Amino acid sequence: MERRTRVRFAPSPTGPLHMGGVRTALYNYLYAKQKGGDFIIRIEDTDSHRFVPGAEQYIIESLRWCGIIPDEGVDENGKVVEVASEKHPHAPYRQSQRKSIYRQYAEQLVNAGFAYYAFDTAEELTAAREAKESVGETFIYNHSTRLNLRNSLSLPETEWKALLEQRTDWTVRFKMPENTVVKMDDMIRGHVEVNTNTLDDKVLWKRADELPTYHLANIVDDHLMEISEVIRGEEWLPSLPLHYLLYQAFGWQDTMPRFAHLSLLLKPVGNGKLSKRDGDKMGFPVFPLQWTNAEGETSHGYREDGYFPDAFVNLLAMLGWNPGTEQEIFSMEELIAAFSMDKVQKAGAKFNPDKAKWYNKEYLRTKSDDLLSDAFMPILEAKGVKAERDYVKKVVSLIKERATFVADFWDIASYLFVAPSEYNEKDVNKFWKEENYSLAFKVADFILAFDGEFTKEGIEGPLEEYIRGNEWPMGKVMNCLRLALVGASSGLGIADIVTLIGKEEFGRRIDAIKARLC
RNA sequence: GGUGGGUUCGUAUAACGGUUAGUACUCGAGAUUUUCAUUCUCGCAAUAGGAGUUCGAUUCUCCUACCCACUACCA
Repeated sequence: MERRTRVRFAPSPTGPLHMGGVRTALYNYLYAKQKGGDFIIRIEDTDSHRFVPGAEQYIIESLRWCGIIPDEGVDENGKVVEVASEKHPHAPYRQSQRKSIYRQYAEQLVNAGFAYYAFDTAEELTAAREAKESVGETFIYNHSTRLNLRNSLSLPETEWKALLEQRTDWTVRFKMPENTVVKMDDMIRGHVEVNTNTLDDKVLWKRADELPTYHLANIVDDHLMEISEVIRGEEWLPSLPLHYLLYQAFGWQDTMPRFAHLSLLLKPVGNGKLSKRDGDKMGFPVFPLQWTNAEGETSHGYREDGYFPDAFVNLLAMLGWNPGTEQEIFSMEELIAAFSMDKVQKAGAKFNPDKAKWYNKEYLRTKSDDLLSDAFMPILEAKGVKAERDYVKKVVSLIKERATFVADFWDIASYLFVAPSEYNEKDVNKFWKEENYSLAFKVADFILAFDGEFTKEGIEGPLEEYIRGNEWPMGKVMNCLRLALVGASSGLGIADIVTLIGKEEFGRRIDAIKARLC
């Protein structure tokens, strides 16, 4: 029986989405789209204490920027769907708004003997933990300790029922079976086994805020939303046995999703997972979009730093997955076609900022001159430069393969808009000698007097013939002109520059350098 | 500490028992170019360590080391 592929990305709105989170969403999306299935977004906001305003919107906007568009859970306006409809049959997609449905499932588990009520206070549990730790042991809330704690298993029925009525701080805990080996399969890691003796009786539901914990909400919602594969971060692997057991306890093992646990993204140097700090320190973003936190601290975003979304998606996809071929550049469509779970790497991937830049550079040169001009125009305006769009387009077409970001354009090509204000000292020392610039001025006169077609193609040949014909040193002469035009011995070909800026401006720059350096 | 996961050039990865261990990024050298950039060519550089299985191990098993995650009424 073929089951429709339905996967979900289930972020917790506790802050901006990390690039590792975007990768998890991307792999979910690629998997779903390849199978012709659904990609669903669900907001897991069952921890009211860690809620961060704006985080939810940030997450959705980030995915949208990447071209990761959910089929279900978020509407066309980028809002999380709250009311069920044909397209979004499982609404609401925010767990805080699904509050009412979890309690019955928690109770179902208690009635069936898979869970129980616990009345221990936070202080009591902390004390129990510390007592164990002080003798070098680990406290585990499970079969070995639960009968000494305060719960519906250890207390007389009349007593715990009274407590259930009086107190508002009890929880429902899963009754972890004793000495049972849970056998699990992971699409990436293969077979995994864990003995339940090392696991504890996890809290499933909290009376205090009438909310489930992650484990309960997650299993219930995945079941209700008919999720076929759960693709999530490696940090969830340790709780996979609990999730298996929960599916069994509910009697849902036949429709239990398959699981894939993705390795984490690691910091570029040293040990540990990639964090906000690394980005700040090494000057690369760890977030898709810029984010300002409550304290007013702003973190860089790939979007604001000038990365193209398709480049970002591409580099993210290649971090922990490979196509098995030597192809490195993939569009979203190609990724969807090529993606496969068994090519996903088991080990964590160290993020390499250099490679990230390389990707952007590769994408930049494939972008149209129109698109790049659109991006460059505002920068020019900010520099106080007024330029015709057609002119900018011409410039962009000539310089785009020299840049990694659009923001590099100004540094690379400012001389095509404004005259150099200074002359690079090293280059001056190297080239600005009388025997060179005296010849360069003659070449300048030749250019000024040139009456053929004043285009790169028109003047390039005659210019070269003129210099070679006179047997003048091409490099030295050209670099003196370049010094005058660019201010340094770098940049486009002289023919490109003069035809771009025009004879008049060319003459002015020659006069300027004469005045300054002769 | 306990449990689980992981380990191929600096980095991302290929080679799913037999290759001179391949590719890309970075870095270095050279060529091309009127300079710079581009482009091209070449180069540097790895199977964590130790046992075992095998005619043969990067690949399978075990041990050690190291790294990561989890160990909350957080997700």
